[in-house]
Amino acid sequence: MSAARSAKSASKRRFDSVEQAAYLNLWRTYDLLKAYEDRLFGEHDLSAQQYNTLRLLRSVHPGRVPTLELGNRLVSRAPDMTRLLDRLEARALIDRERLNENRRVVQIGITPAGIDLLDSLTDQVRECHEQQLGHMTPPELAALNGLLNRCREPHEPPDSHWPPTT
Amino acid sequence: MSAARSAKSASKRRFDSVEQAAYLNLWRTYDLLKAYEDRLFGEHDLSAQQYNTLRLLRSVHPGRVPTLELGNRLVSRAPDMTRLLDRLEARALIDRERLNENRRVVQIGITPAGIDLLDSLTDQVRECHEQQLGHMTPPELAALNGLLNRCREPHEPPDSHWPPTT
DNA sequence: AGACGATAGTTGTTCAAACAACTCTCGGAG
DNA sequence: CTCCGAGAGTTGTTTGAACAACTATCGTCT
Repeated sequence: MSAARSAKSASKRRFDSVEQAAYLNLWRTYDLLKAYEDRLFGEHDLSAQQYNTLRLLRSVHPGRVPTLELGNRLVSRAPDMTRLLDRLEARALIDRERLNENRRVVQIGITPAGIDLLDSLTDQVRECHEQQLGHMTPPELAALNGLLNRCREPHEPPDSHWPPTT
Repeated sequence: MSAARSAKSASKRRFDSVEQAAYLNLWRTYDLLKAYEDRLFGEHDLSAQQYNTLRLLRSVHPGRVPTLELGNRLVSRAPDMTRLLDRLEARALIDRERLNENRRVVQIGITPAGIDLLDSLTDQVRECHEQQLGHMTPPELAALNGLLNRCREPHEPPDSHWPPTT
């Protein structure tokens, strides 16, 4: 029936489907919020991915994580860990160590300079997230998190480390 | 008080604040869902931005939209409309027309070939969004849209065209 | 009429993302 | 012991994103 189809497929005729409306809404929301992060990290010549890499490394410090596993655990997919780490290593924020037991893997660790950088950013990062979403009430944020988790349910890879454990 | 601060600032200690948790959750969700879109559009040598540009142009066809206004109306920010349009024009999916009344503005229109391309993608795009979010119930999607709108409230620019009209 | 500032796009350049092809290493199979 | 396939990173190359500097045009102030 075309009535049922048009009723379902166009929330006010602007989108082809409610799923599309939600996805585009998600995209736009992410894009607007990302601008705050980008501006902050840009001032320190970091990308959001680099910052998250350092965060993850600090959380396991003084432990280390192999290159590719690092890529799998990041918030968003990172197909080129090598060069991302190259840039961080060039600034002495991380260091690499090839294992002798298995010379294929390269273990990554954060340096004291890396930790210092993260520490110096703590307040600004919190302020940034506050600007992004500080106007939302805790119940709203909880509801949002729940719905986003539902969105990801069928899509998280089996070996997903999300949400990050420590 | 450190008790109150720690209670608020660490949802299970994995994040610095609930706002951060929500933002990272948003980022990750967008990233996972985007993969479906990217794969689909990649098969047709389109980016999501290009697709949205064509969609917007079709919605005003046979009308036209000036270059920069097009950039403002897209789902996500587009700082380099000129070259994005260059690529679409090279494939004859759009055409440009410099106005005689005001020779500064360049009006963009979609070509029949562009419309044909969109038409040929309709089903696949709907399937794509279905894969992304088809497992969500309509009330869940409605709730998600409502919360995302709340997230964007303080951030939408005053001349925002979101959600897209027409 | 000429000059100035604002508008609308374009071009130059740098840098990161993406995908594929490649190297090096390890663990067996024969 | 050697060969082969899988695992873990690295490197090559192409392409798009981002920011800034630039050109062309218009309105208007004097």
